[in-house]
Amino acid sequence: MNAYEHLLKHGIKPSSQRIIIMDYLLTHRTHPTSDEIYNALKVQNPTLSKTTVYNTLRLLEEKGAALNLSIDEKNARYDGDTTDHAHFICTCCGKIIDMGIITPPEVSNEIGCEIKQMQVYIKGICKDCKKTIN
Amino acid sequence: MNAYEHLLKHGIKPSSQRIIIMDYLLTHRTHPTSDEIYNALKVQNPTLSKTTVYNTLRLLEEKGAALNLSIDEKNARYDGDTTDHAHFICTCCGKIIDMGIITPPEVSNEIGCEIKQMQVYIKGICKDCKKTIN
DNA sequence: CTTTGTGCAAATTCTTTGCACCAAA
DNA sequence: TTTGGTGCAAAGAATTTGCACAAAG
Repeated sequence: MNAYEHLLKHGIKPSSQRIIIMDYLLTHRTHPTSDEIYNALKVQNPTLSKTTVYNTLRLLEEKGAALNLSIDEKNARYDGDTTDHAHFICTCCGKIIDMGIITPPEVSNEIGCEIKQMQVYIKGICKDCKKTIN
Repeated sequence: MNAYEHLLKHGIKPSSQRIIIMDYLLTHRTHPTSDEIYNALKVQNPTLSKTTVYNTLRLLEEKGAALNLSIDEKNARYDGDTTDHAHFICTCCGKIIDMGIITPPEVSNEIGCEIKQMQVYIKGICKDCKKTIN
């Protein structure tokens, strides 16, 4: 599915800016920050503003078209892949890696909260950094 | 275990500032922000500085004496309870609630990362907010 | 003494806001 | 012509940094 259809599916009016941002997320599974998205897109779209990037990312998150990851404490990161998966961050190099979920966590929700979304964040050292250290 | 012993156990030199901050985290299971900790403590400790709060919280995190939660995208939140549990945040009122983990998530780590820590963040609507809405 | 910790102020960074202009329905 | 989207500049908020002084061993 392309970015245009993806937006429509989530009830988002597809402006040209929204399309290129959604497209960027769908084609770059790098968990980019708003700044990375902005810098990458402004090359071909010099009039694009950072405000629009922020506005759009918030909209995508609200409508469920993208995931806002808070695993990196410095910046918000976005993921166009909204299927169930965990995220690993290397505390050494900062790289974020997708990990499949074999068994989802089961939590005790005695208090009766309505659960909308669950995210699994994993911290550790990636293979590359482990090699470098040793 | 008191704050002093808790610091020693994690290899942290217990200055008076570190003790009161650690003590605050052990006695207030409210997942406070650095600002909340600073404001609460400066009443009895007027010379305490925010820099020291930030320095200390980073140290506690690095040494494993406290958990840095990034579930709230606006501020870092800290938890003196480092035992395995999940965190629920109400997207309506912002309240953070502890949830016990019945079954921890199992992830596929084909790439061979060294996992140090795993956090489960849950977003949704708490019981109180559900009542208010309906 | 020498090292480590603290605290003030300034700087930095990420994000949001106010507002004017533009575009689509 | 009314509504919603975009973009600039300014504001705001959280955190970090530089540096001098204080404390501890």
